[in-house]
Amino acid sequence: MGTPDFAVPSLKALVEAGHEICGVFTQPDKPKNRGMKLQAPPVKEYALSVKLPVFQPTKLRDGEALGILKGLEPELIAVAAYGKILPVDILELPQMGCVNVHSSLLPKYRGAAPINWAILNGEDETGITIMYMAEGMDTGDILAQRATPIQIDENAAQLFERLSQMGAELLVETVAGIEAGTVKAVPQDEGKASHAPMLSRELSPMDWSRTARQLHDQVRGLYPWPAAVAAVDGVRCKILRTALVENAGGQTPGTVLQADKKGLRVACGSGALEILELQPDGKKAMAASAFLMGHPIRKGAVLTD
RNA sequence: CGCGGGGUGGAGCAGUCUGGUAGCUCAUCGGGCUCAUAACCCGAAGGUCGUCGGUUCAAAUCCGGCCCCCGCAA
Repeated sequence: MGTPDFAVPSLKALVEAGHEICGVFTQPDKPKNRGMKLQAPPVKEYALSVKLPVFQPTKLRDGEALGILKGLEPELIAVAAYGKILPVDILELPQMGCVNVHSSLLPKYRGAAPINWAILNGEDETGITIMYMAEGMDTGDILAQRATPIQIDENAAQLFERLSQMGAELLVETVAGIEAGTVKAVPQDEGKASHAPMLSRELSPMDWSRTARQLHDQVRGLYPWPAAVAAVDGVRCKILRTALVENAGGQTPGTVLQADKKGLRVACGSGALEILELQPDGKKAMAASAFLMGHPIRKGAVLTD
């Protein structure tokens, strides 16, 4: 069971490890993008491409999904970013239980957006947890964990990609361990639990009075969606890629320190940020130097909405 | 028919309202200056203005169809 890109490597790894997949559950196609066209979730596309049976129930609690699952007789259910809460009767169905791939080192960052929040909070390490599923949100007993460092210039999309691969590997290893009876379940330390709520555009606006590091984390943690947003030369722009640079300080936050072909640098509450790539409203993403060609900005100007 | 922005030399923009020789910054090429340079000076090349049709003496500009890109909303 899974829905977005993150879940595809896990499903693929299970298939390639030789497991018999009796069914794939994913969210129903939903209207997305311009024109409200119906769009199939990535997991569905992959599942269909390898001819696995796909189920897209709207509800899991009306008994219908349970009926389907009983008919499939799964030994184990593997879940990765499915996007729905599984009711107890489903959790208790498979003999070997329900295991979940979660992209954080639980009990930290339970919830919908663990990868983004790890970056937003400036963590230097995160990882993957494989655990049994319980009724609470990501509260089940831990079966396996693997950590990985977060690079200073790595954005959420890149980390997503790495963790989805790592999650797939660890899932297959853990499932093998369950079959062999070599893994043990360890309860989570509730005292250390934290939450990573869903992202929203309210997180986007950049406040130049924050530190350069905080803003840098905001830019890469929210990439590619909802993305950090700032007004540059009066134009609303997504700020897509930045770098931390030295700055003696003393300027009003938002002051443009440099705006030429060498770069676009902005003073922050502490330190400074070089804007490398941005995307004006209604335009494609472009290098900051390209933006400056058509939007001459004076050094010393202060960026404001 | 969800709302909106946009397609102009290689890049980013102006010009469109108020039709009349297509402009700016950068990149490119040639030359110069310099110990040297991504710096500076001089010069040059490069565009059927997304596409099809209409109005007009004349369309990037006004009118209509189509294609493509992007933001919002979900």
